Amino acid sequence: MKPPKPLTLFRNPFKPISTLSPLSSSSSNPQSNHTQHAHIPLSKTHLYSSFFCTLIEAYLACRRFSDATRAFSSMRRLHGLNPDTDGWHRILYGFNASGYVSQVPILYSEMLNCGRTPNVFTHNVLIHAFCKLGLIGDALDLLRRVETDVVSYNTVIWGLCRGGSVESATGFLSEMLKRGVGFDAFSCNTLVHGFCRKGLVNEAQALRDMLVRGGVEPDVIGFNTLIDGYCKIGRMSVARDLFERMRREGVSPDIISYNCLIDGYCKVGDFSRAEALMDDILSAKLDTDSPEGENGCLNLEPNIVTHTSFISAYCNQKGLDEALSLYEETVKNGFLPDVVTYSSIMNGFFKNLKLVEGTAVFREMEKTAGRSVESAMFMKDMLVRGIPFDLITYTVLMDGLFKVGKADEAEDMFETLLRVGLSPNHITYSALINGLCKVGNMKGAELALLYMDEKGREGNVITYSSVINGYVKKGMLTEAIDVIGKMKERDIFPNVVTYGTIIDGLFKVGRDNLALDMYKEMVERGLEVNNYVLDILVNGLRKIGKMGEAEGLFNDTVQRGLSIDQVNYTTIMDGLFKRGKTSAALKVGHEMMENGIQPDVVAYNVFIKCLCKLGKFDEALSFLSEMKALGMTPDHATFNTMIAALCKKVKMDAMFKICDEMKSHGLYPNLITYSTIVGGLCEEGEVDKAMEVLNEMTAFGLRPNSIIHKKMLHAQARGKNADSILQMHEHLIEMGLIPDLDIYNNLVHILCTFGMISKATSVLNDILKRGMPRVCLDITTYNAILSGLSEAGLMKEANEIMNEMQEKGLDPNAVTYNILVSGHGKIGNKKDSIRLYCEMVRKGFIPMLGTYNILINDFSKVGMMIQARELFNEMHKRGVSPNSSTYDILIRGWSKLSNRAEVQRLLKEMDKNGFVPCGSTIGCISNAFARPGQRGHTRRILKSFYERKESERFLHGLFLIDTFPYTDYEAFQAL
DNA sequence: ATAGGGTTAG
Repeated sequence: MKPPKPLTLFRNPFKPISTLSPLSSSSSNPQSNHTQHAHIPLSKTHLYSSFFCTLIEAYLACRRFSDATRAFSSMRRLHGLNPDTDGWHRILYGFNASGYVSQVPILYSEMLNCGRTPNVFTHNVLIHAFCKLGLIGDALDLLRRVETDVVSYNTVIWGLCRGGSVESATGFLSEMLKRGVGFDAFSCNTLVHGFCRKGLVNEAQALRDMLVRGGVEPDVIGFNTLIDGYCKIGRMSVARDLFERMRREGVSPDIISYNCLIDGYCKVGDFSRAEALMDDILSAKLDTDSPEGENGCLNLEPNIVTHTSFISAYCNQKGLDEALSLYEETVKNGFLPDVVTYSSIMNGFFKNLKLVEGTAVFREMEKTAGRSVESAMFMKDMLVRGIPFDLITYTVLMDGLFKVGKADEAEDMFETLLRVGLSPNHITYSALINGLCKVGNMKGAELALLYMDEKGREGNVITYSSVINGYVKKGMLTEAIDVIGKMKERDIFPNVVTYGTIIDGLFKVGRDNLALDMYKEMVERGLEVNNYVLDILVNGLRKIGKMGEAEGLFNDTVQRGLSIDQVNYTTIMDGLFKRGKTSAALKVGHEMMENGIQPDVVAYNVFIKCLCKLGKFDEALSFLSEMKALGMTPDHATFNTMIAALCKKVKMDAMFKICDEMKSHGLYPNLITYSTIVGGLCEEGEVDKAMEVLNEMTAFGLRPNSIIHKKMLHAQARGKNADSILQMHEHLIEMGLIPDLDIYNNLVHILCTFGMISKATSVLNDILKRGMPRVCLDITTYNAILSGLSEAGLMKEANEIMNEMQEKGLDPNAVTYNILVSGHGKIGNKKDSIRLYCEMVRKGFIPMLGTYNILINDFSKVGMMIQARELFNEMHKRGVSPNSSTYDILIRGWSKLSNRAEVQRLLKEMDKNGFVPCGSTIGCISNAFARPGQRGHTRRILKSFYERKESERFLHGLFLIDTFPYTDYEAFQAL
């Protein structure tokens, strides 16, 4: 594990960063103390100041701010010129419009100091500047104090809407009427836009309808704003209706109307409708070009905005290559890509982890934009709705660098962005915070949050969800939950992503009940399960043994109309494979392909895992080749799966061969690979060989983990004494193992398993004496001890520990009960196992499948089949699905009682669920039912019959061929 | 006063 990276962010967070020398404050300007100015004849002062004003306007227009401020200083301090009111207005307006808004209030006071009288226009510019600076209070103050017109009010409405306060903005309409200024289409459209931006499109429409009834003229801008509003919330049919209505009402759609619709269709992936609209524009253009065709649609030509919508959507939905070829075509047709086009492409590269190409696009942009002189005009084009091109571009770049794993460079990029004078908005901060969280730098993330706060930027649900994710990934759930509290304080409501993140985290640390509470809360708040949350819940429920509930949820969600995606399919397949329901899993695979979803690397890994599990290594290998042929890159999971399977089958030579193949793919064994191999060798008792592998592993800089610790100690324990176990434990710590609660639980568990109870107790006391940080006896520790005792069959000692635990006030949890029920079950102590089973069920815990299997087996093996059947029904009732072993156990039990009918019924049910009886079950069946002297023969028939069925399922599922008809039980009947 | 690019979970 890498040590936490030093904080490079905010090495000096509060240093003023600016390349500009701000206006005003004359004392800092050496020129200002001169009483004698450069000589300008009095008759020419008007001409000169007018010239300066024009120069300043020009500089501002092309964002050469330092030149503009220098020219202003020169005019005022060097030449002592005082422009007339018109001149001051031009400067004020220029600064305000160019984006260098912070200077407007300063200029305004200087204007007053110079004896010029402000009028409505002056104040409107100032109000506008206040609004842009987020100083709504100052804007409203001014509005109260000075002469106003409709523009002043419209500006304030705009400012309020921009800050999200649409309700108070709407309130100004009545004040406008009262004051006799009246409102106009500007007021209306601004408010409509304000509502739309918050997603309140219905409210926007209602307001507009009302104002139109009150006499406001419906115009193209109002229609466009509403159309765009509907597009943005994905309600394309309503947007389209409005578009048609607009034509009917005699308002001609313009290119913006078309662009809104096109972008909307692109975003929902309806490219054919988007393209049809593009064709409409082109044919309308042809009509206008031809002398006779005049359809009223002037200036209807696609522009770079139209094309960028397509390019961007292609990037996100069709893939980078498609986007790039569209981009090339656009350029070839003479459209000049602008900053948005470039940023989209750059983003596409980074999202596809193409660092070199992404950076190259950025350099190209820099080059084009920085080519000064005449490129000044180009820079102006790069201004998009008043946002300097750099902010989003830099955000894309920074985010991209984080995504490709260049966290240091990403942080540098953030500093650069500050250095060039950009002020980050909440999205930039969110991207930064997310990046820091992803590299685990939570301190940096918290600092960035504070910094953002100080700069007056408010985080949104995405910002905080990123932080939550950061904590969740570190297992710091308490901190994650605290963030939710912080969000609620700020009226930022967790959304489905926030809930998904936290639910996932809670399941992963085993706090299942809290996870389910969160899920409940989410549903109560009216949030709907999506593909992500479905997957999180299915995985979580599966993990805690509530497979029945998982399946129920899955089916409910499908019923509700959610279309299952690739990940959902893969998870379900994996779940079914793990439960041995091979054919059901393959059916899902079939369904997935029928729905046009191609299996990806993960799905292939699931197939390969299943093949391995069934011992079909050759087929697994052919899947590996197939993956490569399809251009997919096998990953660590692919190889680790095969390695694990070969380890289990004790085919260590083949396993090492796979390791070599993995290396030939440029993939090096990771911690999972090593744990698997070490585990495999340990199972074989090859402790020395395992240690050799561990030495290789540490040479690669990997530390042993708790899995390795467990396996090594277990292997070492066989036939040895407690001291040698402790020696191995110490040795692993020397190799870099970090001793935590898990590790001590392992140690205690193993000592108990091998009956070294007193040694275990002394280790425990030792830990307590040494005061291991964060190590305290919890239910997990007790479960570890109980599990060890249980495995060793020492149930008397287990009962004593259980009593001690309860005296200390620790309540047994689901894990404890599963351990104890199984423990008593395994030694045939039916009285206690059933007593504890009843107790756990009464407390609402659901026994795991394994626990049921042990219980059923305990009754079944002594012929108590009525009780076994009762337990089997109980598990059904509680939503626990049987696996292959459950059926094997029952069939063997009934076979011993020669109950042909039960055996037939169970075989049929087993088959329906996609299971096949194992070898020993087949043995039991033939022993019970075959004619004397025919047992071996019958066993062979049965065996080949079930093997054939298994392979047919494969063929049926994987290669989609029809299974040839056979009578299910012909072999059985033939007995 | 209206259109295209950037931030979150399996």
